[in-house]
Amino acid sequence: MAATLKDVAERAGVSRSAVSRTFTEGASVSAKMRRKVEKAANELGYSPNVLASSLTTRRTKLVGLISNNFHNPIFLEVFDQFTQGLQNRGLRPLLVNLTDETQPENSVRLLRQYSVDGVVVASSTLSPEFAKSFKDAGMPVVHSFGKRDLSPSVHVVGIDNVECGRMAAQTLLARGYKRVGFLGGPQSATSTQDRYQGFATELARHPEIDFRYSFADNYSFDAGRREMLRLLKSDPQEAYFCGDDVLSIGALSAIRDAGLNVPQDIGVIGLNDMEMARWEGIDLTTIHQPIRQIVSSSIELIVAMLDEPERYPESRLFPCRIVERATLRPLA
Amino acid sequence: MAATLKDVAERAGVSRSAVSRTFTEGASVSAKMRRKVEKAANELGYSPNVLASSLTTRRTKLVGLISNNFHNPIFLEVFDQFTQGLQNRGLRPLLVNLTDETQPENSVRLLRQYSVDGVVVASSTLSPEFAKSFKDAGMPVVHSFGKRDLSPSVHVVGIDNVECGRMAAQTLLARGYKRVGFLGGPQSATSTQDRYQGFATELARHPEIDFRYSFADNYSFDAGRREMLRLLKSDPQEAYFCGDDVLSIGALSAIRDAGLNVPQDIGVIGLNDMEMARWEGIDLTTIHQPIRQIVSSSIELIVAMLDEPERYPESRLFPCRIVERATLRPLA
DNA sequence: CATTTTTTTGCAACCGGTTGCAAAAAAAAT
DNA sequence: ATTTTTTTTGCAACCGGTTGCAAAAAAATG
Repeated sequence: MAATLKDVAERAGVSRSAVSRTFTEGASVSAKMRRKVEKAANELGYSPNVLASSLTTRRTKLVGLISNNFHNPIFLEVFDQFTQGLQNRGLRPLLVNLTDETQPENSVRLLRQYSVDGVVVASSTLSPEFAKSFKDAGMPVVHSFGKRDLSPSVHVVGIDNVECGRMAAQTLLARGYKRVGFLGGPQSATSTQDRYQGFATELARHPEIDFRYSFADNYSFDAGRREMLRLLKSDPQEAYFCGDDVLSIGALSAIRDAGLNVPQDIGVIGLNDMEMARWEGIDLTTIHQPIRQIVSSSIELIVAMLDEPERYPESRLFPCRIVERATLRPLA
Repeated sequence: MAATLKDVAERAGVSRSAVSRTFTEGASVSAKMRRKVEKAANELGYSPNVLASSLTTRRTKLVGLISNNFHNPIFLEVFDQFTQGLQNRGLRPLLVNLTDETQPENSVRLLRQYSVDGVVVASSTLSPEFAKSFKDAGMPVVHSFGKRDLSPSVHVVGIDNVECGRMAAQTLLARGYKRVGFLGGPQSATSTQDRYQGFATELARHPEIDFRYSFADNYSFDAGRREMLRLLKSDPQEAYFCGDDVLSIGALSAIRDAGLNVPQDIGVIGLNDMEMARWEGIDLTTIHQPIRQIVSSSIELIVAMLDEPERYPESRLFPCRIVERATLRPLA
């Protein structure tokens, strides 16, 4: 069907290597030869088969993009950034949807079968060990939105969730809340664990504060709403740090539904600063997670590892900041 | 690095073809041979290289998934469905983000270089010609969410947007609205054009109705909000059919911000019935688009085309239905 | 112009698989 | 036990490219 190297070579009356060289960056070809070959190639509509060449070059320019977050709108932004960023560097994302699968074996085998050049694990809920298993199988890995780790076994790019928890606690304390709650994401998620830990640790320094916590089933509107409805049944706290923005929005919905006012009756602070947080009618006070930086840094890392596979694993953590909107009462 | 066919063959003391055959469905291998080979393969952690085999089998099991909708939350659902559906059939999605690129040339070349087995164009804004160019390059194509076409040149799976426009008009008329508006998506999108056409055609049968229309820049919250703010400045209509749900939600935000009530002062009807439409605080009356069916039907089609590339192009249109919520006044 | 150096080109082997074909082995029939 | 039929196996060529090496051509040098 499609024209091959051989077709072009015959048409141009040159050797196959000559054709190959014209399409290889930095190979030795004379101007005359290049003209001849390009002419023939154009006439035949030839473009080289990346997969065939990958056999010898050992580069497929494929990057596995693994995620299990197909229900949190923030991840549409993440996918957008990743796909664009990878494309801009000539890499192609091979998307793997991990929904309800937490074991890496299948994905590892799959991505090996396609000899991907690298793997990006984009998830705040998967464990470091999950990411590690790609490394063990010999693939460069970056874990984006992964767990903070002082000496990580694979590259981690993200935020310090413990620190974010601490920030949330301080923010609530500064606003004079005495009875506060943590409405976390799924308890098994590393991000939930870290945020909880930071939040709880900071509050432990203030024994006068009444602190409660509970967890939603997953990072979703419904889960947040459901959990908040439950909390509202029995004397809720004055303010909640919710697992993330979408959870916060669900919680807000429950609060307002119950006829209560935000922030007068209950305060809410989220995490992520997704686009929706800015929407009128939501106007969520939240902790901004620098998605763009995390993604572009992840891409830089994976690209760097293509040339230097044994690069020493580093942890790149980006600072977060409070974005003050309308769901917490103002500073005293 | 990774074990190859040859390694396994040597270890098992058999020919390379024997190894290949044990990993090929339906090939002739004795039980004894299979055992020997599988033992060696396990010991070496061998799994066959799909890309190498694709050279001879002409199957990469890669499917190009092309989209330009990375800002509309509904597409996260779409990607979720597509990736899962493809995976379940042993196919891998190679994601192409078309943001601000409307010419197919690059994507065509790219997907040819990777010899994808098929292409899914998932977009309601791209033209039929766009999808067609993949067919012309010899790849099986399905255009999901594409334009209705009685004799399409490529397979189209989606809804009848003209009919939806008509439904929206009838719904507004039935509720006694006399002054209605169309707040469309980007004017260049085929979905916008069709929805407008159906809406306008139906209204043309009722000359007593005052009908206005305008368009937002894209399918997004901000664009909907911006356009509605503009409309509110000068005597708005009683009800609007908005291009889609996310546009509707933006419009609602503007309306409520202006101190007006929905549906008392202004009614809104959307299209899609995305998850968010159900959220308390939004509770959007809308036209349900059956995403799951569209996606799974698209996948079935692309799979069917793998075996039958010249399959006669068909148009699969799924019926939509009104989902009555709280943003239109009740039936008279 | 002959000689040396540099650049360009083609040959042939290889990347990791598959497959048609014929030989070898096993099973069935006599 | 032979012969015939069927199944299993290996050989070798091929899929669409790349690349080391040496020969050929071109350019530089004397």
